[in-house]
Amino acid sequence: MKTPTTFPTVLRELLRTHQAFLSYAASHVHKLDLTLPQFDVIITLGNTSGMPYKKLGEETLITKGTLTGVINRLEDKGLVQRGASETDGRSQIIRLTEAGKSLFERTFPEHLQFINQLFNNYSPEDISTLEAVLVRLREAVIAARSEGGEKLADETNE
Amino acid sequence: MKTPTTFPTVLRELLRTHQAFLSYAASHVHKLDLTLPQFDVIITLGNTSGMPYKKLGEETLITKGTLTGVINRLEDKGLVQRGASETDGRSQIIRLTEAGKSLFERTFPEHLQFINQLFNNYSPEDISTLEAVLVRLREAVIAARSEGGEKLADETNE
DNA sequence: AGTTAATTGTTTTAATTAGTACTAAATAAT
DNA sequence: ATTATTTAGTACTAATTAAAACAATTAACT
Repeated sequence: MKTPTTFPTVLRELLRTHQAFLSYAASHVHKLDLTLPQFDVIITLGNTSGMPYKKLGEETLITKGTLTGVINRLEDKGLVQRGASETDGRSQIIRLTEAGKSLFERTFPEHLQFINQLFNNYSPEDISTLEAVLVRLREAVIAARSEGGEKLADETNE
Repeated sequence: MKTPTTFPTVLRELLRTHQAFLSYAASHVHKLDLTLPQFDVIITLGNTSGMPYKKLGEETLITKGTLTGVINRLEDKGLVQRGASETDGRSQIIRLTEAGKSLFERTFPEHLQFINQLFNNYSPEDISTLEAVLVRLREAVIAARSEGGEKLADETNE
C-alpha cells in the first residue's frame, strides 16, 4: 500500500517547529514587556534612520492593518515615533525614539545570542541546508499558488 | 569579519515559509466557510469516534482557551457536538455530527490533493530530508529551552 | 475518611491576525 | 487641466492566540 502521509506528517512538523521557535523567542522578549511583533519592529528599525510604513510591513511580515496597532502601542510606550515623509504626502516614516534606540542597543546583542544558542550544534553547512530546504518549500508554495490554484478550484482572486 | 547572520536569515525564512504555507492552505479552506483552525479540528476528528478536549488540543496545537471558542463556532455550525465523558466528570468528548462527517468525507480528499500539489517535484528522499531538518530544529529549540534558559536569563517559570 | 494537589474545561483580557471598507494623496490617462 | 486609477495608511470586524484566574472534578497522600 502507498503512504499518502506527506501532508499530515511533514506540514504538521512545520507548524510544530515554527510554534516551538516562537514560544522560545517569546519567552525572552516578554521579559522586556514587549510582544514578539513589537520587538520585531524594534529590531527592524534598529540601526536604521527610520523607514516608511510599507517597507516596515514587508520586513516584519506584518499586515498593514495589524501594523497600525503595533505601532500605536510602541508609540504609547515611547519607543517609536511617526513622522511625515518629505517626498510623499501619504507616507509615514517610523523611527526609533531615543528610548527605543537605547532599548535596541541594550537588548539586541543578548537576544541574538539567545537565538543563536539554537544553532550550537549546527555546522555552517547544516545551516545552509536548513535554509535551502525552507526556501525550496516556500517556492513550491508560491508555484502551487499560481499554477495549481485553477486546476482544483475556481480561483477568481485577480 | 564574521557573519553573525544566522538568526535573521534562517529564522526569518522559517517564518516566511510557514506564512506562505498557511496562506496557501487557507485559500482552499476559506471556500468551505471555515477558518484554518476550524478545518484542522474537523480533519483531526475525521475517522475517529471523537476524542477528549485535551487530546484534541494536543493534536491541533490549539491552546485550550482558544479551543473553547473554535469548538463553540463549529457547534453553532452544527459540525461538531460535545458530550460528557463517562469516565471523567471534568472531561468533554468532542465528536463530528453527521453534517460534520459528511463535510469531512466530501472535502478531505480534495484538500489532501491540494496540499500534496506542493510536493509535486519532491522525491521521497526530499520529503524525508525536509522532515528531518525540521525535526532537528525543533529539538534544538526544545533543548535550548531547558538548557540555555538559565544561562542568559533568570527563568523562574516552574 | 479528609485534606491537599493536580487536571479539565471555561471565562476573561490584551494583542495579533487577515480582510474589507474608507480617506487622502499621488500618479496616470486622457 | 481634469478625471481615473493606484497607493499609503487608518478604522473596523470576526477570529485566533497566549496567559491568567476560576470552578468542578479527580488523584494523591496521610
